[in-house]
Order: sequence, then C-alpha cells, then structure tokens
Amino acid sequence: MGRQPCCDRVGLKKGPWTIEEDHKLVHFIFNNGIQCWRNVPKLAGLQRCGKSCRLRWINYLRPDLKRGALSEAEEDQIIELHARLGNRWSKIASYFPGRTDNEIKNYWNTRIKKRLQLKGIDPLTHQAIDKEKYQHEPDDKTELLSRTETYDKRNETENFIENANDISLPDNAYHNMLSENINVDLWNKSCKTISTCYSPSISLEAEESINFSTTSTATESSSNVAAPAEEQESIQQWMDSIFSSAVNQLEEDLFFLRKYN
DNA sequence: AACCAACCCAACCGCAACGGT
DNA sequence: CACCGTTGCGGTTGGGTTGGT
Repeated sequence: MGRQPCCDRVGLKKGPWTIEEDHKLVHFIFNNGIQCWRNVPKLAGLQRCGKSCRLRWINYLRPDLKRGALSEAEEDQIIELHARLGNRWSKIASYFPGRTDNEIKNYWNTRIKKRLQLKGIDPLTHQAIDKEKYQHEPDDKTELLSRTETYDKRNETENFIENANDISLPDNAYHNMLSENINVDLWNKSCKTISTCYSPSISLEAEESINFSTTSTATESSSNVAAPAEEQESIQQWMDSIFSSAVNQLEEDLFFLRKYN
C-alpha cells in the first residue's frame, strides 16, 4: 500500500491565495496559535490542505518576515554559506532572520547563480569554470546580467512611484524626511506603495479588514467578532512591524534613487 | 499592436526526518 | 524495533510580467 496523501485532495483549492484566505489563516493563527497544521484549514474555514496553509504562513504571512531585496552583504554571505553548506536552504536561511528558505533559494537560482557564472565561477562547486567552455557563452551571459540588473532597478523605481495614496507616518519619519529635504507627498505615496508591494496580502486593505475584526461593531460573520485585548495588541504589534519594514525599505529605495538619479 | 522568449517567485510535489505509540 | 501521522526540506513548475523584435 502506498503512502497516504497529506490530505483529502477532493474539493481542495490550489493556486494563489486570496486576501480573504490570508485573513482567515492569520486570524485563526492569532486566535489559536499553531498546533496541528492538518487541522488548521478545517478549523479556519479554508478549502486548502494543511501543508499549503503551513507554507503560506511560513513563506508569506509570518509577522517577522523581512521584505525587499537582499543587500550586497547578505548576498556575499549566502555565497559563503552555500560554499560551506551546499543546497541546504533552510540551514542557510537560519543565518538570515526574517528570510525564508524559499526566498533564499529563489534568490540563489535567479540571481546569484547567474552572477557567479558570469564571473566564471561554477555555482555548484564554487570553483573556476573551465575557461574554454566558459568562452563559448559570453554573449548570452551578458544578456542575462543586463536583464536582471534592469529588472532590479525597474522594480525598485516603480515601487517608488506607482499606485500611491496617503498613509500616516511616525513623527521621526517626518523629521528625517524634512531634514533631508525629501518631498513629503512622494514619501507618503511611497509608503503606501511599499506596504502594498512588499506585503501585498497584508496591504492596507487587509489591515482594514483586520481592524474590522477587532472592533465591537463587526457583525458580518462569526469570525469577525470583537477580539480580546491581547489579540488586538498582538495584531497592532504585527502591523507595526510590517510598517516599520516598509519604512526601512523606503529608506533603501531612497538611497538607491539618490545614487542613480 | 502582437507575438515570443526570458525572467521571477509563489506554490506545489514527493521524499526525508521526526516524534509518539 | 516497527509503524504511522505530521512536519520540514529541496527540487520543480506554472503563471504573471517585462523586454525585445
């Protein structure tokens, strides 16, 4: 007899998570914590398997996740760790609080690997690639680098200027902004953009819904009842941490724009 | 404007590892 | 020790986005 599937697959949803599903999962975990992933979808009212819930939480919804591009120093550290540990992504990720193994793995496969190859280094062995073989592909490699670099710059710039609305900021952010003579409107717009881009499912729209679930006027569904004070506090802390990482990201973006414009 | 190839990353899958009985 | 359920891990894929022609 073969191995049992991790869950009953009949009628289960697959593919990208919706904001509503994210809400349900987050709300459930805030209320109940994590005991058994297998039971989570049933108790949280989700048409997903436990495995999918776990992955979504770990890779995307966890409050302590860092967002945004990895720094050059982090990239160097990944290369060094990979040389020592190989493809042990979770081990490597453990050196980067707030980063997931999936994120590190994707970053390695899409960027670092190519950059190492460009430098003539085999990403598997971390040894110099056979020169004769390497010389057969310079054009392709140049093309790859240029597209990757373009993509990075484009993303960072676009995040900065698109889809923006007002958002309130901490006092010290305004102070820093004014002392550096940065346009206030642009800053406000960027904060909204970043909170959306770097945490799409926990965007302001999601925030509103979470706040909704913590107010005594919420009556639409049984899951939207008033939350206890501790939960309200933990949700607030969570939103604060998301906002704070968005502001950090904004500062990185501003640095980038000053450097290149 | 339309098409295609390249790129990125969230999500999936299968297997390994772990822990309880 | 064997078995079984659950969780963790790493490889892979699918689909959306972008750039080039």
